[in-house]
Amino acid sequence: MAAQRGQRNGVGPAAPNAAEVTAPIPRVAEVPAARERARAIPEAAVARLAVYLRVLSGLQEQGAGTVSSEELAVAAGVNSAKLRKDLSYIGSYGTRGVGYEVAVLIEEIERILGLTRKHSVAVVGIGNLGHALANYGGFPGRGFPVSALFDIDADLIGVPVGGIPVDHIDDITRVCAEREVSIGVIATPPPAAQGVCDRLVAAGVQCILNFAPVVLQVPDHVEVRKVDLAVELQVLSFHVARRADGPAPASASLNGRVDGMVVS
Amino acid sequence: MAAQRGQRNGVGPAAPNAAEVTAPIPRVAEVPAARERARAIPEAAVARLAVYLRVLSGLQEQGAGTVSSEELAVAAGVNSAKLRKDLSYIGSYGTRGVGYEVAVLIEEIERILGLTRKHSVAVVGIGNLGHALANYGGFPGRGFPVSALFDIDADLIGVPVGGIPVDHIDDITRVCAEREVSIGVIATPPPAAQGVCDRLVAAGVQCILNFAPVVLQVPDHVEVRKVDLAVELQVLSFHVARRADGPAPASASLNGRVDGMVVS
DNA sequence: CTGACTTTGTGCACACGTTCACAAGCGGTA
DNA sequence: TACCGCTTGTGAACGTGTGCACAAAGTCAG
Ligand SMILES: NC(=O)c1ccc[n+]([C@@H]2O[C@H](COP(=O)([O-])OP(=O)(O)OC[C@H]3O[C@@H](n4cnc5c(N)ncnc54)[C@H](O)[C@@H]3O)[C@@H](O)[C@H]2O)c1
Ligand SMILES: NC(=O)c1ccc[n+]([C@@H]2O[C@H](COP(=O)([O-])OP(=O)(O)OC[C@H]3O[C@@H](n4cnc5c(N)ncnc54)[C@H](O)[C@@H]3O)[C@@H](O)[C@H]2O)c1
Repeated sequence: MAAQRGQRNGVGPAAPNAAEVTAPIPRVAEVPAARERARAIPEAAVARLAVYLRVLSGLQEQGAGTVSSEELAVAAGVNSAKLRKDLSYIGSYGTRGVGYEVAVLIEEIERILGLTRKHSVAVVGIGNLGHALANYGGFPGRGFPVSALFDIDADLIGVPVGGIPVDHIDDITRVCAEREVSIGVIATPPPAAQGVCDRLVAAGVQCILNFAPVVLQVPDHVEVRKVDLAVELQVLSFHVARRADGPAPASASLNGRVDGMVVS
Repeated sequence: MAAQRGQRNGVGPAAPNAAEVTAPIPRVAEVPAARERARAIPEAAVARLAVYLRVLSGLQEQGAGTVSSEELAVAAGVNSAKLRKDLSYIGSYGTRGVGYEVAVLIEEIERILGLTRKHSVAVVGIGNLGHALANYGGFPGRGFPVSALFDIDADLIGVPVGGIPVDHIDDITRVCAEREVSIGVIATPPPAAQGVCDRLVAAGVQCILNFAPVVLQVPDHVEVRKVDLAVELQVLSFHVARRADGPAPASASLNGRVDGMVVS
């Protein structure tokens, strides 16, 4: 699966994870599998943890000391049971009868997501999208400083975008090493994407975020995620089309769960 | 739950169930299918169909008349069995012993995805990202003409971006109606997102693609998908962190399910 | 026409993810 | 200290998605 796997995004087969298990509790254990003591956190849960983290940051700035799973769940737009289960993958940091301490939860989620260290990002392809990414101020603040930009266009080399001068793609290996780039973002035209990907991999980058609508081939040890806007639009289009056969529109609004209870 | 459901992306529970009721009365099963010829296509499959469509388009331009599920699967980066199952959701258009006729498959997938009709797109928030989206030439060619742009900044109103003059957000209802906008894209700062969303909904837009890192509240009949780059980066970060405990790198490649056939 | 070969379509088993429901555990109160 | 109400953490049921393996169905050669 590794080899031909497409870049998975939203959903993903659980990735085998081997996080340390601090709990000395006599777990039944006995995973039939080899020595995999891996306490796999489902990929879907990882993505949600990132969302919870953002919500928690907002709560903290707002002065909240603790939150219940219900409050957090509503704010994150998920089921509270799912939220608790997600949090349980990283340990037991809640207090029964009270909830979770915001600061503690933030710290633990950041630890699990590996946000305790900075991850330098390199953007390749400084066109429409590359410019937007380079200028975006939301990444550095969250531990992802954009520290290198690459393009092949001579007119762009040396020009600073978002404060960082663009380097030539041929210098990618040297620059990535110097700035300890750990995440590469591909924003080149589709035909150039695989080539750029190969160069990023050769430069030692093991995580890639791909905006080009192509399926990248990478070695097993490289993780790829893709953002495909055309697919997003087409999925929305599908839902529009699906509406055509409306299922009893009249009664629908009736049974319609009230949107309410937004409150709390 | 409908109200609080987060925007699902990759995966999505159909979330059909009603709110919780203390009574043990089990909700009646969903209509087992009255005369519903609608055979629910899994959301994950829909997203993949969009990918297949793109690959098929490439094959067609390249002159291919037919493809086997194996070829298509490799090109799309998925398992061939999965691909056949996905295609089976939309009908039986293959010829055993031969494969699928490219033209036919393209037509059928487009029909299912509702791409036989154009879907006008409106982008709200013409900043870094909004500019990139408006200037992107890949959407119109795929049946998603960007036909309206909105912002609140007076300096931008009337300025053409990507050939379309920016309209003021206050004109959103009128303009969306005139240009028959069916998909709204939110690219405003987070604090403005919910407000913009509400205005889009009020304007009759039923499908929204959200780039702002917030959980939008929408009525049941509106479909929201979100693209959250910070989450993508954090998921990658998680994988970087996970690599720290490397599971026997040497043997790893061995046991690794080969799944192989990367091909070659 | 027959038989060998190729590829689709799908039943089935398994794995993963979601949700329910409740015992365990904690804080507050008398 | 003992009780009570509240919330967590999780076992287990359930639903969905994935992948295998193979019969069905078609092509093609002779
Ligand atoms: N702009 C959008 O809103 C948008 C939306 C969806 C998808 N995309 C995808 O994102 C990618 C970039 O889109 P864009 O609109 O920014 O394109 P663009 O044409 O504006 O920019 C591409 C940039 O990549 C550079 N480039 C080309 N080959 C290169 C190479 N080998 N190495 C390094 N740099 C190279 C070009 O010089 C150019 O600056 C495309 O694959 C596109 O399909 C963009
Ligand atoms: N730029 C990126 O690469 C990037 C990456 C990830 C996420 N995002 C998200 O995308 C969104 C847009 O990012 P950006 O960098 O383009 O921001 P930006 O600040 O460059 O642009 C925002 C635009 O929205 C307009 N706006 C503000 N309030 C509005 C309102 N009520 N109605 C209409 N328009 C309004 C502003 O005038 C501005 O033009 C943000 O939510 C951001 O978090 C952006």
